[in-house]
Amino acid sequence: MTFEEKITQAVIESIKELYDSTVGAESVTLQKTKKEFEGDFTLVVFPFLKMSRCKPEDTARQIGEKLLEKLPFVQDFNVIKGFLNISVRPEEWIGFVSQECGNDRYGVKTAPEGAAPVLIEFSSPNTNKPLHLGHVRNNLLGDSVSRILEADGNRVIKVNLVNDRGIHICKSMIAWQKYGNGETPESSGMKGDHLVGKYYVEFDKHYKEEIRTLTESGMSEEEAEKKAPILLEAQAMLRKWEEGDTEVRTLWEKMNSWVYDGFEATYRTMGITFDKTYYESNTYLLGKEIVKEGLDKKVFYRHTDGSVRIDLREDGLDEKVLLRSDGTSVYITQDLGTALTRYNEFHPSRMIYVVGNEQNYHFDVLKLILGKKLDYDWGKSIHHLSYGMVELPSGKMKSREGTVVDADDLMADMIAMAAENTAQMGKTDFTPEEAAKLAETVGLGALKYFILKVDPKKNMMFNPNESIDLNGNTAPFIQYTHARIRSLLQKAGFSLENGTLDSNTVLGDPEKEIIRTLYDYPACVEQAAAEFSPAQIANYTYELAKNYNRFYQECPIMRETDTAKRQLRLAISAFTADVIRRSMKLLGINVPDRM
RNA sequence: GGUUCCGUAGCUCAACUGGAUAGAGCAAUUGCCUUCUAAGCAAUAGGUUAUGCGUUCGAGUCGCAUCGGAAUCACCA
Repeated sequence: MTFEEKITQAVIESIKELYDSTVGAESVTLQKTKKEFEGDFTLVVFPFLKMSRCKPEDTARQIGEKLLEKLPFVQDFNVIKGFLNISVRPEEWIGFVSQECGNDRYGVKTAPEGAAPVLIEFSSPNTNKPLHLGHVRNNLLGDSVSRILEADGNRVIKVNLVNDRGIHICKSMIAWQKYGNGETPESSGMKGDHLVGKYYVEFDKHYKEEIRTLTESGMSEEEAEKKAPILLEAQAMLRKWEEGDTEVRTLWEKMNSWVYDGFEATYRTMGITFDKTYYESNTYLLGKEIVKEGLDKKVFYRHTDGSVRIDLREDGLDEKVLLRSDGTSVYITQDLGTALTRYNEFHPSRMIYVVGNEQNYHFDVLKLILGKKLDYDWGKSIHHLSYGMVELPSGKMKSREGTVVDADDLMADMIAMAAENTAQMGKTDFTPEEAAKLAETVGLGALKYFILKVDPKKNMMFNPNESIDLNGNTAPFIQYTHARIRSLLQKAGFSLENGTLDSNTVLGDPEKEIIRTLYDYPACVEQAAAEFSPAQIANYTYELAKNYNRFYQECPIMRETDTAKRQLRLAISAFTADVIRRSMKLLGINVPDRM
């Protein structure tokens, strides 16, 4: 039981005894005491004034007296206005460090046996071009949230849904067929996804050219856009694909396999894996049973033109087509179908979709249909983890204007910058292999942290230059703190086995502050899991590293002659390094022992 | 135009979900490397939380309105 839980319980009892009133744990607001005040936990007593019928100060004092009586670990309290500041005995804090330092399950819950898993879908790339900055945010969020949920005691199944069919891939295919001269990843030395992406751009170039030619010969622009020969060829190819034409399918498989090799390399660099990959070519026909069921239940209806629709106007949305008049599926149809398929396959307790906020409307419709209109219990468990766009100082990313930041290029740049920085600092005692490894850890860490520290739902500004600057609220700062602690511990010969500490050691402010931060870690993980928010972990870790640096500066460990004090500080250091490593892991970021 | 999201220091972001005097970093100025890694620490300066009402003991946070920005409103995915 944590201090908070014990205090909350004691407060409820005290109020019962003092005022003969019953309050729920919800109305007991307990928070961390602000730095400028004395104490560890602060109880806000305003909600209890109606019961006590006296002034805030008096109410606080009365409750404080009771707590002092009931809770042996409470040393003292003070009252400022309606705030009751409670101090915990120093030996309790030292006991906490003694007990948890070196506990490799600290802040980690274990999934209950047989519990339903959480399903999370993320990444979901198209196979016509390489991953870009927007995907990076998606991938990092999905990966990090998975790790956080796992730490919070969930079994997590990570799935990827690859959009491998449709007109976009046919565009790349037709361009490659016409202008590719048989170029392959091997012959060109290009990564497969980049090669296919190149032909997607190539398609656009020829398409634009053809439109110009047509308009110059007198055709309207609108018509030219529809009649450009290369587009007609791509559309014809899509029809052939749907008919199962062997030649088209073979080409499709070949080019897709290039792309998958490329994606695989990118995912590997990012440190991302999936438990299962779905392909839209297998799922795009799903969903028709649901449409049928909806029709039977009279939730959907057949429009006069033959299409199946649902009217969502009374829920503030629009009329939505679910099946085309020719009987084929639209996007929402297959998403309904895949959701059902996945539910039947895994029976998850929750289904999370990491998808950009441009699809908010789509997911509102999906949740409404499955969770309310068709009234599936599992439909209510769908959560759209929506995230904002990544903007650049130069403006928006537009593939046509060549302002897209490619994921592979970006990662390579970050690693190169990290290497250069290390070299500039004159750190020469690394072998070339160690230096390369370090550059990767620091460069990728900087990128991941820069993106994850921002609240997912907000649009964010990605400034390449700033992200490469390794100062401030960044991964390298945290990694550096960790590395310094590790080397300190090594010099001091500290090992976790002798973590049993003298509880009578005097506890100074810097020590207490850092212990207090360490103590907050499990609650932070819990909250981050509840809100799917890696940003909370990131900002917590930064806070921890910053507190440690101050502590490090103010409490010279190696020169400390009092052995008990020195031992405590070493234990705090070891504990801090451990929590840093663990919480950075939740962000998918490694921390080096040396840098 | 309808719907949803956002608006906090010059810039990039926080603020434990309604709590105390709104905090960090960058950029600027100033100190600190014969003492554990200076990728660091300390200090100064920078704010009417877009604006205006309202709700209550208490509002950056909740409600309404206005102004700005973004996304979306396909028988595309």
